Amino acid sequence: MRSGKRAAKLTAVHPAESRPAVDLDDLNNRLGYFVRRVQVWVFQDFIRRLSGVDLSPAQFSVLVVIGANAGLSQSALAATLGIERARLVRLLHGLEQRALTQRLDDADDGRRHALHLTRDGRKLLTRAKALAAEHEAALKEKLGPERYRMMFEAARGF
Amino acid sequence: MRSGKRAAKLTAVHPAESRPAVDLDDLNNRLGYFVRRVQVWVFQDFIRRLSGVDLSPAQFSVLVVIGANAGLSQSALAATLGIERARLVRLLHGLEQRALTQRLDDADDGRRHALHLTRDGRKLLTRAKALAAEHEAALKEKLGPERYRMMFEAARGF
DNA sequence: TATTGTTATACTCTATAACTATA
DNA sequence: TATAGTTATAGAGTATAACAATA
Repeated sequence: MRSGKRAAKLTAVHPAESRPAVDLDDLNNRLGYFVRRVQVWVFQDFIRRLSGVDLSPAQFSVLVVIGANAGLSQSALAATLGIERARLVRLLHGLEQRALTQRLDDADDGRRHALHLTRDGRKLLTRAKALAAEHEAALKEKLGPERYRMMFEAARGF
Repeated sequence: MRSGKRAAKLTAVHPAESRPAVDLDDLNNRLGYFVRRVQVWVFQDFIRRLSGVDLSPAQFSVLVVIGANAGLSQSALAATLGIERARLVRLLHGLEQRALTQRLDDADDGRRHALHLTRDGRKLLTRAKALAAEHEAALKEKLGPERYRMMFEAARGF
């Protein structure tokens, strides 16, 4: 029912009985507080659902971006995802030890590494993307379709 | 201009010139990815703005909730904020060393500590709340009022 | 038996600074 | 001199498990 009318006021996501009767005071007026709560739920659900492929949200995002941008540099990857270059080094080291990614020498610039997925990396990423889609569906169900759509429209592209 | 018409499609939050030309692929369809990016921005801005009172987002939320619920237990506080009880111990230890909070014996239950703010704690919290309000205004400006309102309506109560 | 607060451990994330090699 | 990758460090956050005191 794609309504043209204003949707009914949204209520709390968590059932009342699981919420302690404690006054949040100013936190009720802090968007960041609720964004943080959503993000914590997202990470917990994501990590649980991707435990079979043993990928953290950060590792998943790294594989996705390398998969769609073969040959990009670590600096470009770090800047894209907002990860510190220093942290990316260890993260890639872990993925490389599992033979999911490769660091090849860049032909044009001797300082750079050209990042690629291995055959195993591509296969694992395919499985991981399917699990990530299940997580996305769970998030949509948790929020409800109206709230999910609204939050996505507001957050997309940030 | 409170429009009854559907708002124009929202565009990316960050200026184009600061965004690397890298394909995010599936991440464009993961709400959690963008929620995470918003949350990282929120934490960075919050920490910077509250550096004068030296309070992290977690410490601020603890002070706010104790301030509005004097005498509550550590378990209730931890459950309310979604913080591990074990972590709350160290967090409160730090606040207590700065003479911002107190752990008093609970009259009814010998296991519990009744949490209170000290006089200094209340004074610091007043300053911190003013800074947090400035942070909130900055977030609203960063998102734009329409996007801010939409995200808040979707996330509130989570 | 269950709950509250506590200690301890391990791992991840974040933020820095400094180093090297290349440009 | 600036950039790319690396190493190292310190402080937070997260997730557990186990324990003593109390209910």
